[in-house]
Order: sequence, then structure tokens, then C-alpha cells
Amino acid sequence: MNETVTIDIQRASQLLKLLGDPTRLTMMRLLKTHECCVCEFVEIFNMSQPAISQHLRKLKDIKVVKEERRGQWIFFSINKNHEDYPFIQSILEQLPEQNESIARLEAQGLRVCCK
Amino acid sequence: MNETVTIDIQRASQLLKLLGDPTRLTMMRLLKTHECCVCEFVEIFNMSQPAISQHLRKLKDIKVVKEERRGQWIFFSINKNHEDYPFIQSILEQLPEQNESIARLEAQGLRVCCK
DNA sequence: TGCGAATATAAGTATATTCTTATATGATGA
DNA sequence: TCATCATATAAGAATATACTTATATTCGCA
Repeated sequence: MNETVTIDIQRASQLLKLLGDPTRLTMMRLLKTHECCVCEFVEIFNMSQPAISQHLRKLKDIKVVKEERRGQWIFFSINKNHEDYPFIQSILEQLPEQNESIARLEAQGLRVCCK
Repeated sequence: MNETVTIDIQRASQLLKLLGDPTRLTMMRLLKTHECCVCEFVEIFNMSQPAISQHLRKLKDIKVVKEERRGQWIFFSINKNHEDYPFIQSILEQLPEQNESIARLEAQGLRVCCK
């Protein structure tokens, strides 16, 4: 009958709470199109490394992002296998692209450092 | 070019933060299909009247719900004229209906009390 | 093997959030 | 007009959140 995928209210509110922080929401929007490492986020948000690390940990704890070490760096990306990925994606899709942040990084030569 | 409606990240995170509470998220889902008054929410959530009132106030402050007094009762409903209504609606649509709550109220004869 | 860079964790603090209880307001109806 | 019902507000307490600074871990490379 009803073909719309639904998500349990408890899980939904937990996800929304995590996305309800401007830093984490922007992180997720950035990760929608770019893999990023911690040092890039530190630059983009002009925030301390531990602060960034702690935000990423929360996203990692509920498995909406995954990490992959490449040499010295750890790259984060969205976990597309997450059970609630469609829900998350439907939100991120409505947010404006954050390409300026990435462009600014590249202009400063700070993006390459993590490639 | 891009026809998708977007919402500013700051406003989006503010909205998501408010929806990121199970009580408020359930309230919004209920209001999607039913107007409700405070006393009904008190029954549904089995929560104190001031606690309910304070949650509703937060939703009212950012104008995602509106209120209308009818005699002794104040009925709440979703403000469909809110600038970010499409964003909110896209989230609520993915949540399961909360008809059991309403049905339970009616079974207890507590729904009529506010008609 | 040891040092430096990238990241994580721990502990502490300031602030925000969500209740509670007590009280105020506002409409209805005897 | 007064008592009562529905709701709002105020003040306070417990807990959660998001930083800070200091320190630990882990990898790559000389």
C-alpha cells in the first residue's frame, strides 16, 4: 500500500539531533560530495583539532560516516550502507553546496596536503 | 539550472535541532495530520503540562506551529506558510503515522474532551 | 629506532537543555 | 462575580553538550 520508506521516530530524532548542529551538518553536506580528512575540517571551520575530532566521533558513533586511513591521514566519508542513509540523504540534498569551502582550501594549497 | 529548493545551513541546523527531540518530533508528526491541544499532548506523552507547554513554545517561537484558541482550549497546527515548510514536511513524511496515539485517546474518551 | 605530523582521548568548564514545582493568566459557566 | 479548567510562565535543579588544554596514540620517514 504505502511504499514510502519510513524511519522509526526514536532513531530519526537521534539522527536529527546530531545533524542539528551547524558544524556537523556542514560536515555532512561537505562529505556528501567530498571525502575530507580532519586537518581539512580544522581549516574549513577554523576550529581546534580536538573539537573537530569530537564532532566526527559523534558522527562515527552512530555510523553515518566511516573513516579510512591513508598513510598519515584519516579520510572520512558518508556511510552509504547505513540503514537510514536515504533519510539522511533526503535532508542533505536540500542544503546548498559547500563548494566555496573546498575552493578556498584549494586556493590556499591546503587541500593537496591531504591527498 | 538547479530547481531544487534549498535551505540555508544555519536555519536548517536550527530546525533539525528542534526536531531532534523525540517528544517534539512526535508532536510535529501528529500535527501533520491532526490538530491537537495541550491536554491531548499531556495524555499522549504522559508528561507534565508545563513540560508539554514548553516544548510547544519552542515550536511556536520559530513559527513552525501556530495556535488558535477555541473556547477554553488552544489548538495547535502546523504552519504551512512557514518559509521552510517544504523542508520540514520532507522530514515528517518519512516518519511513521502516529495514529495509535490518537486512537488510544479516542478509546479513552479523552479526544472528545477537546472538541 | 626515534622524531614529527595527524589524529584521538581525557579531564575540566561554561553554557544549554529539559525537566520539576509553584504560581499566574485567561476563558467559561454556575 | 467567583470557582474552575486549560494553559503559560518563572525559578530552580539535574543532566547534556560543546568547547578548552593537556596528553596519548599511530603512522611515515630519516
